[in-house]
Amino acid sequence: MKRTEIKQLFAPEGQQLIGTDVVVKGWVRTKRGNKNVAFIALNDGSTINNIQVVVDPTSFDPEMLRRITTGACIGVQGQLVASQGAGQSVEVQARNIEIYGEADPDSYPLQKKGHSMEFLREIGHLRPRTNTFGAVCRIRHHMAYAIHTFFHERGFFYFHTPLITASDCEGAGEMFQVTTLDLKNPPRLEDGSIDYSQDFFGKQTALTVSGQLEGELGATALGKIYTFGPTFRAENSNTPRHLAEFWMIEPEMAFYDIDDLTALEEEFIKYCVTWALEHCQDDLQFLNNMIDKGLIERLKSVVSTDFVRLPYTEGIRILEEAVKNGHKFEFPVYWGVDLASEHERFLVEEHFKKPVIMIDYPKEIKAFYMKQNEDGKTVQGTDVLFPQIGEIIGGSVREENYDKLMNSITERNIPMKDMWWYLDTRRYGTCPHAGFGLGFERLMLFVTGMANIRDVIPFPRTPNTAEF
RNA sequence: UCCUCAAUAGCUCAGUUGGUUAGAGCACCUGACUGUUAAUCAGGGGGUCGCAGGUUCAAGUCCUGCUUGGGGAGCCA
Repeated sequence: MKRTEIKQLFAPEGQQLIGTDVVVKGWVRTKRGNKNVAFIALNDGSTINNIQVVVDPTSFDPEMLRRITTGACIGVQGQLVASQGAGQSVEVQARNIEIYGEADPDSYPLQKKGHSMEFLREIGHLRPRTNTFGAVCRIRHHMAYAIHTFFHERGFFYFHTPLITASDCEGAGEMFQVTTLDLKNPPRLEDGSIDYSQDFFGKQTALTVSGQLEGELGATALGKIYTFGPTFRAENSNTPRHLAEFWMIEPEMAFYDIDDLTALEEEFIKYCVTWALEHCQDDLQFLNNMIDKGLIERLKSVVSTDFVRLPYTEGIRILEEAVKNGHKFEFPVYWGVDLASEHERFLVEEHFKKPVIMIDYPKEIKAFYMKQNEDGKTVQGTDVLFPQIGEIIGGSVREENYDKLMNSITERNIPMKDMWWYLDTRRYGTCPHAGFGLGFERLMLFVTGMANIRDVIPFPRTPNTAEF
């Protein structure tokens, strides 16, 4: 008989199945009962909801029933009926049960009671089977799908940028080297340095820290592109907001100015959050109940509120005003500083109490490729700042003028070896353009209400951790 | 990397100013219960108190180092 996914049983169409025989297959969450009746909560991952299997113990082999414990995988055939109990609409009256795999209760680490996030990280191979991570993983899928849909609907092309790169000036962080050389005995030049001409690519290479530079190549040909792929940072960052391997979305648009850019950033986030509210109700409700009581309300409020556009200079003025009124910051505030997270948090969480898009930063604290303003002091960079998680998007209008870009590069002593192709975009048919980068897991933090970025990706990679 | 807190049963935790045999809930095993909802009730088994030193008549408790983890900071997405 054909298997029915549990999600279908709870869907409106599932009502038509009442009275018929169905086959459900999944993993046992709990079993309870007595001599006369037993209940098995079965989950197959299609939904957070369990189907209740009702078992008459007198019509099954007791030894077989004993082998059905939390974590076991079973298949059940039986009639779907309206439930007599209060907790669920329908349930399956078991006629046949097949055990696919037992889970020895003495060693199976998952229990029906709650576990700490730290413990679950140690059993990353099993934690997708928990309610919380099932919900997170399903939402993660829906967010990825929403992102592709958002860009596709707006005429963006999904552009694949390389994961292995030879440019050493991407400037966004430490890189993981990629090599096939024998690390114990690498070929060397006469001066003792390593001879990378003998490496696989004939030069030194590393995993990408950003697809942006190649993304600009796409935008200056296809008009509007986006990337969505893994990104690697070898920073020794140990925080609940950083991963060594994460997924980044980087749209890049020809002919977008700063207003077009910030409008897209805001529309994009609202689209994703709205998508989650519409497509992940059960999972969000679970997370709202178990993880973060204010989650759904916060998601709804972000969708309905206008994000603040805040010039850096104005932000500094507000912070200085706060200091004057007695607010204590650990780090000093003055025009030209790179804002600390305590400053960003004050603006977002205390002053405006809503998402803030900060723009027009001092050029010294931003990347070389950002478009320089007429004032000679600021650049058209944008950071979208969110409550609790901080910077969720970093973007900018790009400097399209060759001479200005070169000046910025020489001012910063950026090695332009292997970068001739990037500069060529400014030499041949240069155009105004803009783009941003969004950390997928940061978006996931916001949408799920989870507190640690290691818990919104199935298998997190952080310093000292590459298990599973 | 820096600062800070923590580590006790399979899991989540309690453990007093250092003092006798280290406790609870859940899980597991045995039993009870005619429909449960993280079922409930009764009983049982289960510990190198993270590791290595030290102080003391006596250390889960105090000190030092190490390991692992959490939180904060920096770097950023």
